[in-house]
Amino acid sequence: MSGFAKKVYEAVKKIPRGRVATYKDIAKFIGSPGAIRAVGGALHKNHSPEIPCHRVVCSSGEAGGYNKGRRAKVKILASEGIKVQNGRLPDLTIFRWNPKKFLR
DNA sequence: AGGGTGACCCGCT
DNA sequence: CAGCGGGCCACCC
Repeated sequence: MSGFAKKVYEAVKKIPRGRVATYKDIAKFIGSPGAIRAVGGALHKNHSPEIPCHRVVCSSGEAGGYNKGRRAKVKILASEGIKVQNGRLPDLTIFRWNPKKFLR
């Protein structure tokens, strides 16, 4: 496993329950603001249950992808108390994970 | 070594 | 507001 992917997983693990982070946030957090696509690739490759990749969504508020299907992803988010409508988050800012120093 | 791919994002039409 | 295209980075053939 590459160091990059490792950083991605570490960051995702830090997302508390009931909160979400955008792919961009993760990229920034690990120190590679422009490696957004790479982040997606790392998560795509990942299948570990230890990593709450369902809490990572698009900046646009759309669910994004998921190994078990976007459908399941939305379901889990809703079960964690996150407001989701029509497969997307109406107001991303409410549940957005905010690691202050690293947030724009 | 070179080129293609993807769980993305931004800007322009 | 919706659609299209280009850019971006790490990874696999």
